[in-house]
Amino acid sequence: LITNINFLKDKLKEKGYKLNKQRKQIIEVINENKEKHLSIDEIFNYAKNMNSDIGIATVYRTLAMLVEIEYVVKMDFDDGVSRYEFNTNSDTHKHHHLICIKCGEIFGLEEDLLGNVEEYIFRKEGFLIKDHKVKFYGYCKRCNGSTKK
Amino acid sequence: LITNINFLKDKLKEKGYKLNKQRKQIIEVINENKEKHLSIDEIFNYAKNMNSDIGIATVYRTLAMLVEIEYVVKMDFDDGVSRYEFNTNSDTHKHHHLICIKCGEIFGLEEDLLGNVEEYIFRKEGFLIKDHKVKFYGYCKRCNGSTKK
DNA sequence: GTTGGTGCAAAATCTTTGCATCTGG
DNA sequence: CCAGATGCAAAGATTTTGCACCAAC
Repeated sequence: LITNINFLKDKLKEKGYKLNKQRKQIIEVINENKEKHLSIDEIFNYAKNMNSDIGIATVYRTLAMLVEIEYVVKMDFDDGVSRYEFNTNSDTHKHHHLICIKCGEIFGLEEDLLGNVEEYIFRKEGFLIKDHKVKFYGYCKRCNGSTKK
Repeated sequence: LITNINFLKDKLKEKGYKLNKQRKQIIEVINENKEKHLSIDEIFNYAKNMNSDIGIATVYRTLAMLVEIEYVVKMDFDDGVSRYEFNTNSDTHKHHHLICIKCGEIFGLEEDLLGNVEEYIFRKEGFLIKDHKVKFYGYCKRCNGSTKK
């Protein structure tokens, strides 16, 4: 958390951005919900409950900024709104999501499994991969019934 | 193409859907732009140029239907609109996209590279994968300069 | 004929923007 | 101070919906 704040302050200074009450609150909401994928509206409501002095336009603008400095990642789960997720680590990029097509739950996967695939693509296609966004659709442990095998 | 039309007619009959002029035109647009990722508005304009007798609401409704019968796949490329792509083959699912972060071009990749990864995820997490959507971000052959290595 | 589909326009969402005011550095 | 940020409300953009009429099957 201390690391987060310092990282943020450096990044903001670098870009000439300021850190005020609203931005601190939005960042706090994101930090306290690292495992979730909050929408703008959800972030707005969380922040509003902490302090009514914030407008939704500020949330849109702040999230665009946090995407730019790579503090968060913008995601799309086909539910009509953009969702945002704390960027766990941009070097060992691992935006993998397992989406259950029965219960709808979204599970994060904290491993980078695609190193080999990305090397293969570079060798075969000459395309140099820097990041990826991966969504796997299927049945979660609870919904596919088979805890065995 | 013949195969397509028969597949479609079967699927539609199965669901009780009808095949009319507007739907035929939309399907034609999709078939003739298999390598592209058209937005609703683009599909609407292509179809309108073939026959002015179509409304954009019909395009929205028809694409929702084509997603349902898995004739097309809905994609999101962070440009504010949903885009649709012909579903090359749902068994050997291969919705891989290489997105160049310099020139913006989107390349399709027609291989399924994730079989091993998906097996691994099932063994480790018990999550049974049926499909995936994968976007790789990086520099394309032209933009990374290195045709060698 | 029935059932589902269409175009249109209105409505609902989601997101962006203009502007007067405020505030962090 | 002054550049950047805010809240608000208006505007934009995308998508959905109600309804009277039309057309596949």
